[in-house]
Amino acid sequence: MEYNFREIEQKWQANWNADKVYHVTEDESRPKYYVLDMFPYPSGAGLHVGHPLGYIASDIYSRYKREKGFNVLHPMGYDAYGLPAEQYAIQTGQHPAITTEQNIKRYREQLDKLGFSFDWDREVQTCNPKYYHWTQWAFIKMFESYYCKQAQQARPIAELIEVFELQGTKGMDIACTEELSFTTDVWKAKSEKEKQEVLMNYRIAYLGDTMVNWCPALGTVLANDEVVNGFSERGGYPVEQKVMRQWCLRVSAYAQRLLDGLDAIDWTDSLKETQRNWIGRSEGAELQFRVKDSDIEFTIFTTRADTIFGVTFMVLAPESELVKPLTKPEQQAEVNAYLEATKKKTERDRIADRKVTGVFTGSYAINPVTNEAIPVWISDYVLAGYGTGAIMAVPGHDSRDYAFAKHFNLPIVNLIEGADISEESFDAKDGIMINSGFLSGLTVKEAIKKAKEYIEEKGLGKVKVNFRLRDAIFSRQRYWGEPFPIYYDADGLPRPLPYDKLPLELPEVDKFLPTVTGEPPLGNATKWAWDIVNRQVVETSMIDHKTIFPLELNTMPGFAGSSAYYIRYMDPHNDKELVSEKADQYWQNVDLYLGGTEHATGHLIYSRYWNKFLYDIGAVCEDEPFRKLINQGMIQGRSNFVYRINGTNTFVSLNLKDNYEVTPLHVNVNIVSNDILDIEAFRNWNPEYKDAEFILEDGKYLCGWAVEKMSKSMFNVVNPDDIVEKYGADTLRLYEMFLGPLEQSKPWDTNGIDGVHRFLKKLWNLFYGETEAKWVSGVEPTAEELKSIHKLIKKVSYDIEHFSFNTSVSAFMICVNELTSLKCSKKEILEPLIVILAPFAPHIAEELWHVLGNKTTVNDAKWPDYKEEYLVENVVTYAVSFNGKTRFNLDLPAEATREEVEKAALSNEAAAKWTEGKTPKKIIVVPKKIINIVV
RNA sequence: GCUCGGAUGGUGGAAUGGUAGACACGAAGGACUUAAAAUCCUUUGACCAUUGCGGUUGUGCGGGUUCAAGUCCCGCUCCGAGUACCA
Repeated sequence: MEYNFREIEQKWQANWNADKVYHVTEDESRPKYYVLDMFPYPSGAGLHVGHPLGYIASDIYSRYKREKGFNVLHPMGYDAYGLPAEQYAIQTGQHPAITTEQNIKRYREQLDKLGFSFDWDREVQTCNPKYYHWTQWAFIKMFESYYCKQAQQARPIAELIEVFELQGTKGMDIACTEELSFTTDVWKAKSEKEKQEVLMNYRIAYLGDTMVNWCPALGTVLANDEVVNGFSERGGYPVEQKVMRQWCLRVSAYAQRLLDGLDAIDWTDSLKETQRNWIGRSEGAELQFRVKDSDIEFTIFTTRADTIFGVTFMVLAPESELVKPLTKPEQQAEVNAYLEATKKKTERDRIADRKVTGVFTGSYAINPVTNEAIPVWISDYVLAGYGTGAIMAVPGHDSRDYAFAKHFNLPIVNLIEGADISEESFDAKDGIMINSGFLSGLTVKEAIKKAKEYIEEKGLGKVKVNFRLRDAIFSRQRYWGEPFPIYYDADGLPRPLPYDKLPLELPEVDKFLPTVTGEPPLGNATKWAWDIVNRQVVETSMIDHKTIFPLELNTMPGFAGSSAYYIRYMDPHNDKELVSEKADQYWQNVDLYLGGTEHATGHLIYSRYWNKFLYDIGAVCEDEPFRKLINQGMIQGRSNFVYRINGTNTFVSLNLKDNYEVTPLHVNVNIVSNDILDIEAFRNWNPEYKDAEFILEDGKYLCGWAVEKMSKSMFNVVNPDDIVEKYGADTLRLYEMFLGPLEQSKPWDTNGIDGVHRFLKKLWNLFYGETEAKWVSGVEPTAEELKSIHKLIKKVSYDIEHFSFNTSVSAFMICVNELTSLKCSKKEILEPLIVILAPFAPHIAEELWHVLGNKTTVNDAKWPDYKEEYLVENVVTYAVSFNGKTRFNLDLPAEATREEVEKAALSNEAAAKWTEGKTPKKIIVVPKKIINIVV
């Protein structure tokens, strides 16, 4: 009987589905385990063979944990809001909801073929109102909260209002956009509108005028992590800087907690390091500088307070608010010209040509320590968004300041003994200070400390910790995203919708582009106003009415829906709350999270932030969302090439191509097998090649190959459906794991899949002969057979815990080869083999499990334990080496003592040759079966 | 520039400091077959020997620690990923 994988896989997929074998509920009698995959964005291209890699690994682990007795939550869903569907809608007029639904359907079909153990009853889609209800809910909660730095926690904004009524800002330490200080009386004297504006300074979700990454081609702003080298991540369009009033999330308030939290979670060091860099904590000081002949004062941030005696000029960012007041009339024209020029530069231009540019303001600042007057310049190497947007320049000890000073002929002072600053600055933080007044003679480290103390003592400034992490810009001028549950009242103040009126559903529009007046696409909606009396969405045309107000026209960004989806899986159908206390207490947080590294500074920061906020308001019981995280590597494409002789339609085989002038052309990898071109298929592939001629080697056309990104244009996309059709899902699953270590990127290469397919056939052949079943039960297994299977159980148990799935697959192959040559078809041996294979190849395992007479699903079988006693050998082979070089092998009974081993080693004939009659200096016998004799 | 990875046969890759190259692909030879496919067997790091045993060398380069180093330490070279005027 043959291994008919198509029949087996279809049968069991249908059965599992019908019996809902993967449905899970909270079960207090079993420990929980939560395995999560990063949910996909359903793109129009469908899945290629690289996408399921992580899903296969997580599925193996889920099934393994289940066999180990855990109640495993393993859900799947879709990150369904996003730019591609909207871009497609703009081009074709097709509603993004429709394309998204089609794409999801296609994804589901592809996923279903691979035999995953997802609990589809818990599926979430971020674009579903039942889901984004809770995205909007969390947003309002953030709008109604402030961050108390003393308590290191988010608190209700109502509490802040009470404090302001009682004591103003006195004694408060609140995360804010701008440091404010006022008394009770000042607060009380403010109008409602003014009070709201003050509160906006503190809200965790706030409207702020910020420098944003504006992408004109996409017509929207983008978050920092959505911009790569000055281009949009999606589409690759240029991005420029612009000030806009936008919704923001005060992620920066959580910077320290996001940093500290990393210590307690089990992520790779490199990923933690990436996040640490992104958060960018730096300890330094803020210093006040007075402007000469003026009452203006400004603040700068520095980590090198010790270099205060070497400050020879100051630099402002072009966008700094200080530019205007500090520019002297005689410099005005020059400054204006400079500002114009920098404004035109995109982010990319700034990076591309790092020329030193700048302009003098005409003003001088007074060094608070030396009282020297120093010129204030403007330059775009100072960033408005970091620190205070102004710096003190120390050209002797900062390479950027050095380049600037050299270019504009500004003085350079050396502050460190023996430093050579004639060619470049001395940036290192070591050496002995000179030319530095009271700091001279100290080491740099001592000087930093002393300078900070001095600054605080004299009231010149304060010690300050700065973070690179910025607040997240949360508005997008797009249609296909979550609407903000916000309307604007008569004063133009944003007001949240009542919680009981959520979700606020995305309105229909007739076109997806911005309006003629430049408003976001939601400006096209005819029904997009809020009636505060009847508490409902009404026609936009009714806005003139006193109680009817416009709704927010922006939508939320992609990361809004993906930030807390793992919580929703715990209780996906709850329409009363985000998650019930019971479900939250039971599932807690994600035990194992699998996904790509590309989310290191986006999703994985936002999610942690979002989760910490929810923790603060008591909505969830865990502070960190993902206990352990594994990044699966990317599967790249393996492209094939044919070589066309220039100006002809003749193609020459790989090893002969150097004799001709050729152009390499990508060829569809699906018509190439083991790098040998299927010539007929090639002729039919493209009409252009119908009459192609070939110069062959050994009667074959050999193609060249290269590793590239898997993409349509390289003709190297391999569809999992085709592999499943040809080899079956179990083969695909095993092969993807066999390809190499999970966390490593590697090219897909269909060559080699036969090996694992052959393994499954061999396994099948242990159960079935040519015509009938040949497995037997009730026959005592031999020691060899027991050793083979127990060795396997030990190896696979260890490997799964260490996510080393590739070596597990090898171990299965070895075991099946051994059993085949032992002609072992005994149930007692085969049954545990099936149980541990089930996570990897669930269909064939389920089939054989039932063949052996079991009635329940193999997933509920218990993971077998191995017994050491079967692994012990009667005879141990020692490798005897002299001075570390291996010379011969020695077979001894396993129970031989150390003395017996040594004696046997030395009495051997071969030993005499190497010891040359001398007494060995040392004999080392190690348990690894090595004897080393040192002569 | 900084941070983090990595470098092992023709290829993908195995090796708690203990006989390097498991397992698989590919290749070569053979069995079965009219033939092919499928299946099975043998060989397969390199070099030398080959009538048999065998020998030499070998994990990017140079040092070091150790009885013993692909593995640990120091110094390089190259490749990949992330990040970047962050004061």
